[in-house]
Amino acid sequence: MDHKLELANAIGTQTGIPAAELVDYIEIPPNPEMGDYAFPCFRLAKSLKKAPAAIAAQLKDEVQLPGGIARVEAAGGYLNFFANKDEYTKAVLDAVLSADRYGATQQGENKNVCIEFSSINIAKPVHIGHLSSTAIGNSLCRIYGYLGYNTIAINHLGDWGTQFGKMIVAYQKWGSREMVEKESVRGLVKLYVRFHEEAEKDESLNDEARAWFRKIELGDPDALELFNWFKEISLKEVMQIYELLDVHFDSYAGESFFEDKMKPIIDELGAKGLLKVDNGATLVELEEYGMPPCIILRSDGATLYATRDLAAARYRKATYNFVKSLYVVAYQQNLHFQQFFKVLELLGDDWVKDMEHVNFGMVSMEEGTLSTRHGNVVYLEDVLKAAIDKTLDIIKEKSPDLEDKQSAARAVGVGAVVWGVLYNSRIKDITFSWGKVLNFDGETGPYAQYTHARCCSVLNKAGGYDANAVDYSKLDDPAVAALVKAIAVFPDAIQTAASKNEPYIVARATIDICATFNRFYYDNRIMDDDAAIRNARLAITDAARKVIATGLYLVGLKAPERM
RNA sequence: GUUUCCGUAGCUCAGCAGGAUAGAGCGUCCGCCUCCUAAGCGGAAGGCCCCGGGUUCAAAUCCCGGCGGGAACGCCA
Repeated sequence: MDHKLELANAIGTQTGIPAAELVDYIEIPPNPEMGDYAFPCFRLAKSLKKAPAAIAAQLKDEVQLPGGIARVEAAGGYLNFFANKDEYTKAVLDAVLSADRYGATQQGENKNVCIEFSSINIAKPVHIGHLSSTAIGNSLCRIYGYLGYNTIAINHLGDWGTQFGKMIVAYQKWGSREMVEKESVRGLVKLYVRFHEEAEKDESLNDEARAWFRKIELGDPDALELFNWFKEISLKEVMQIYELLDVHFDSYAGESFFEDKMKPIIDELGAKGLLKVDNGATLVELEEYGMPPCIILRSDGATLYATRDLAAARYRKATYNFVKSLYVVAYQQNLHFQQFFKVLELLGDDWVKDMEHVNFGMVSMEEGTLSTRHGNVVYLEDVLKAAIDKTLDIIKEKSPDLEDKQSAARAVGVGAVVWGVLYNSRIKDITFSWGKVLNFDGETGPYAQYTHARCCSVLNKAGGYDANAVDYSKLDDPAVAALVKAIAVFPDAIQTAASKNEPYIVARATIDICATFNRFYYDNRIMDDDAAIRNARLAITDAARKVIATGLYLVGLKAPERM
């Protein structure tokens, strides 16, 4: 299917240049009319002491075409090769139709990849700002899983800190069991906001909060009961969202889990002479690496974020022996990760090279920064619900006879929202707008899902086809060539997406298949009267269906058969 | 101030281990359902690829310097 190496060999024998060097030069022309492969002769001009166009013209006559390549043309300094279309189409479609999971590999067999993502804060609402990490992390889990890796999805819960002391104080003063049970996390947030309002007037509340958190740390039964209850409520609520998103975790080991695991690494830092006390704080100096110091202990002796991350990294290495450990966390924390990775390096943990901060841009509102305190937030749950409601309306209008409208609406509504954060490179900032998340036209999740459903619909109506008797010469439409190419490139997209940790590459490769399929669909009646033509068109429709379903899966979307 | 990321069509973004006329969606305008899902398809308009140098046969892509914007920068996470 891939002729690059054979072409490199053929050119190599003519020019005397090693094929290994030439193979990287071979490219795919921007326009299919130019051919399927192109070799730019410019680079050979110097060593061969000839003009590029002359080299191309000469090679055109001399080069021995490998099997599967039908002809060659010289165009300026380019040598353009044309594959034998029928053979190429057959090779690509056979690969899809015969494979269980097209594009899947075993390259990750017996290798563990840790992926930390979502990492929600207990007792705080899950808002749209949490979607990026959750969606990107989930997609990466699926992509690595598809490549054979064993993935460990880690939700590094924010479940520790004086904030819980504050919650307890607020709950005892202004809350009630009924209120919290009824209003759940939103009730807790109200209490939290109230606490900050009151604390502005009355400083002593902060002392009370610290005292209560101290009780949690010491294992006081009353304090622990409330703490665990708040945690339970929060988790219960967030689970519903994860259920909707079809996201699952292997570990919820968060901050509280590492509370008793930091001492050894602090001791080791001290023993290796990396610690320094400055203004009361204990830190690792990183000036010679162009970074501010990494604080390990506050002046009051308390541990910090970095301390916990160090302990967590060690724990994960020991527990999972990962070949890769990813942190899907916003780019605001770039410096933190650079610092904490550097500290591990200084400790001699050479596996730090396998760790990567998979950063992404920030979400803001049209009115400005997201802020729970100022009420400038949009709850993720509300966004998902709105998208589902809108989808349901569309389904009622367009597919009134669809049996299970609810589940289709869930798949498509959620898909539209998730797709929104996975269609561009991670680093881009996002300004939330209802108009945008509720747009289902164009390059969107619903578009991909719609195309998939369309394929399913045709295939269902056809009732089947004979995959072993496909006459590929019947597929002579120009749209077919584009579709076949889009399908052929899909496995490369998965590889690139994994190597860059960029789900959008899969999303876009999927859209390319959808767009070319829809063009094909309009140019050709699949259910043609001619049995051979019909069979071939059904085969390519089925291939498109399979790959689109895979693409949707890899970015975390469902692929309903009807919508 | 220092570090870092970003700057491509009105808007949102692809393209950037250099290569052939710079692409897509949204929005705008025009057209297409007696036929397999119109959440679709076709067409039009719309670009000093932020600016200036440099490297190269070739720069949106690499390097340097500006300008503009985001983010981070010692006891939050």
